[in-house]
Amino acid sequence: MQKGDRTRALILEEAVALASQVGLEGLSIGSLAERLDLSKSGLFAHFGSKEDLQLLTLKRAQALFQERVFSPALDHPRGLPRLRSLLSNWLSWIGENDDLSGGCLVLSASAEYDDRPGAVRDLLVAGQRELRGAIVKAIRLAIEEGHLAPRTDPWQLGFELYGIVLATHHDRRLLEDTRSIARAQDAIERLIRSHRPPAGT
Amino acid sequence: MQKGDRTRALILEEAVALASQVGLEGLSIGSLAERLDLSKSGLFAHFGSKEDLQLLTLKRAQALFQERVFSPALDHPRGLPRLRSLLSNWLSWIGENDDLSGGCLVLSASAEYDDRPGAVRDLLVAGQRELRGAIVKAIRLAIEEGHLAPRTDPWQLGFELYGIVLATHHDRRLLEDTRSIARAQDAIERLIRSHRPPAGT
DNA sequence: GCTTTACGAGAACGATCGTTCGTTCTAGTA
DNA sequence: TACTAGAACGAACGATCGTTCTCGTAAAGC
Repeated sequence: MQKGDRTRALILEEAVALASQVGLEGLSIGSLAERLDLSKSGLFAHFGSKEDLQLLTLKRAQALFQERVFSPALDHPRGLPRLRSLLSNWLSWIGENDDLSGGCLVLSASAEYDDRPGAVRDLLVAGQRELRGAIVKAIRLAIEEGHLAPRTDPWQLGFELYGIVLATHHDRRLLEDTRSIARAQDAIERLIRSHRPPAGT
Repeated sequence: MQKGDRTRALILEEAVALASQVGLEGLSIGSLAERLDLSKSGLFAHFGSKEDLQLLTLKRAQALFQERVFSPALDHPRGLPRLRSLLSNWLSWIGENDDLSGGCLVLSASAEYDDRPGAVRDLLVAGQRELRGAIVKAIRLAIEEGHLAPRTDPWQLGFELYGIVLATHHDRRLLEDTRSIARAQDAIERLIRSHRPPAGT
């Protein structure tokens, strides 16, 4: 019972790469099988349905994000350093495209399924809620550590930071603007500075 | 030569509504014909190909954006009032969903086609360039009028404002967060204030 | 009112979609 | 070496995709 699991993992790896280009809905079993030199039915047998394939592909992408962006940030001390690391990893994730030649799958899937009810959307919403919650937690820790002003609204700041990331991904992908990363760093730095605690405390 | 143009307009109107839900690629001629009580071939005859239909649908959405968001802003005096009006109209466009029950088609299409070369993507990029250029122009006018600090980088500010709009659309659509509009207004106001010209001039 | 034009319906095309089925091949166990 | 469970194949399913024809009918121009 090992061979099956290994090919399954290979399939999902390729599925993430392909779906990041053509979208989770555009991901077809036939084209995926062709890219892997597998038969359509052989590939399909690993998943009960197309929706299962989509769900597992999305979960794999989420796990990839977790291990590349989020987990490394936990190595940094809580507060501003950790928050900065998180954002920095995130921008790198967007900028370089190791396996994700088609941009961040989670972001494109979010736009794709924001109006399509179903299990995929539910998973997407759950992941997004978790992510935003984690950002807010990092901000709260930064406030506790005295790195950010106590009057800072964590959800508001999280919203604005997320907006910067979205704009970066958009400009980088659609407009092919390589300066967007620098723009984002600029914006983040200024935003953080404007939430610094009052000097004499 | 009138009947044809009228039904063509009706088709495109419905196409915008449908595509904003299922995406420009997910837009199928069969389902569109069914929603309009037309035959598949009858509908198809109005366009030479599916790509033409997609292009015209996107153009219609762009025109709609222009007349609902951009043009009304020109009635306001140049400078900060015009820029504020533009952003306010934009947030309303995102918040209310008159015909666009599936969110802004241009935004979802941007995520959909950011990695798919072709005429649709080209049109999308051209529209986005025009839009961002217009924002920058509005910002420049605000600087000239003395409403914003002379050291303001128009492209940087445009980038950040666009990010806020993206986050608003995202939170409103995927997370169904109605507070996102208020968050955006907050963020915009603070961002503008931080670019105010030095007091004593 | 008649003729001409264009508009839409209907049937059919090859291709591809997700899915099912029975069969063959491969690896591991006794 | 014989047996067996799992993995992949190849063919086929009905449905739908975009697209191409022909043909009747409605609207437009005189």
